[in-house]
Amino acid sequence: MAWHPDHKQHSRKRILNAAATLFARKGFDNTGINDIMEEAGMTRGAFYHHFSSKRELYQESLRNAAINRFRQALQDPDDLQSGVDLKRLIETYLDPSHPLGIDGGCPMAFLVTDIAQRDETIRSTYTGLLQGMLHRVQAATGSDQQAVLRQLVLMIGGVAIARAVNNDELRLQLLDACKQGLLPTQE
Amino acid sequence: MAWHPDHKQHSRKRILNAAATLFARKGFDNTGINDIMEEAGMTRGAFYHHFSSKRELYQESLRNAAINRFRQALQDPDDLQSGVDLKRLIETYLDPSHPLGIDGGCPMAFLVTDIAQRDETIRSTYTGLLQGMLHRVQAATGSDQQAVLRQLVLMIGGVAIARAVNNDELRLQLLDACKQGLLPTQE
DNA sequence: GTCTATACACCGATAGAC
DNA sequence: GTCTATCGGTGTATAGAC
Repeated sequence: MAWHPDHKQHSRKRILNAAATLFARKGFDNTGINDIMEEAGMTRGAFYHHFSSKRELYQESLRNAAINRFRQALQDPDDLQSGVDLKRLIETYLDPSHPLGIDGGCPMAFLVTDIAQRDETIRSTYTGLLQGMLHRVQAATGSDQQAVLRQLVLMIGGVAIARAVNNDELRLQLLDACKQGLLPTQE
Repeated sequence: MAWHPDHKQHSRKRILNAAATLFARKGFDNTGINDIMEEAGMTRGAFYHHFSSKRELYQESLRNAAINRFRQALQDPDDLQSGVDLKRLIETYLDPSHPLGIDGGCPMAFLVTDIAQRDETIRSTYTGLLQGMLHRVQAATGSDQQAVLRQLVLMIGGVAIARAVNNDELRLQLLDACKQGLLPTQE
């Protein structure tokens, strides 16, 4: 056991990925440590050698998943030195597959309400992530702050509402409506 | 006991109001039947003579609170025969006091994420309420569907995100940005 | 219709063997 | 570092007295 010194790092990463998926799907309260560890291929007892509490995992998972999501959506994975491609971000983020959350979904949208109910530490993390996105998009596009904030609300809010909605047609119309408000007056 | 035949109706209403407040503040999972009944001035045991399950209460409370919120925001309570006042709706809904949720807050915004995680019945209720708002605003303004959907996302999504955010300044900027996107090019 | 008491299940966190 | 076992607390729902 522990053949590799970075075995623990791999386990930690597996837990973080499992947590991101399950938290996005079921939220904080309906996701047990048990579920997460099973999804990661371990048992309950091992958890506390990686994180000191479920709360800490939630916070770490939020930061990790949000950054991964936006990085992945912002730039082509095959062209890592390309800059911020806003059009690509919008279309990836508002793609009809996103609200279905097959592979997890952006926690900024999937967990808005969940996070609003948690303690100040978690909300600070969420706030910091939102500010990071705001500044990054602002620097890339040169738009004023109000315009970028509105864009972020259309993306995050659009996906959050589309996910709550039960009707395929309305969900697609919602996503299209948000896209139309974001892309510069499409042809 | 049971001096008035509508005593039960009054109790039911008290439970519904308490539920709306507590669900909005803490979500479904963190609100116990106990909490709700205490807030309503009764004890646990009496609950199941009014509702068959916590799930059913949630659904009833969602419908009730959403309709009250929007009705209250749409028309001046002192002028009940006035029609749909969209400007009033937007300003009331995006008022800085709304995300603070002192008196409960609109469940369409406060519980988006929460509802996305529940069963189809609840999501259908949410979907129906959203469609009702869509049609009502559309009929009142004559705007096309896409525009109204975008407006609803800016309102509901804006409040949801503003509530998660931990920073007073950013929260006000978020609400202002949404208002600016909704009101016809303010002076 | 409202109360008290309780059955039954679940989960976060810890202890200790290997 | 991962396992099994367990403690302690909580919450939904039901039973039965008044």
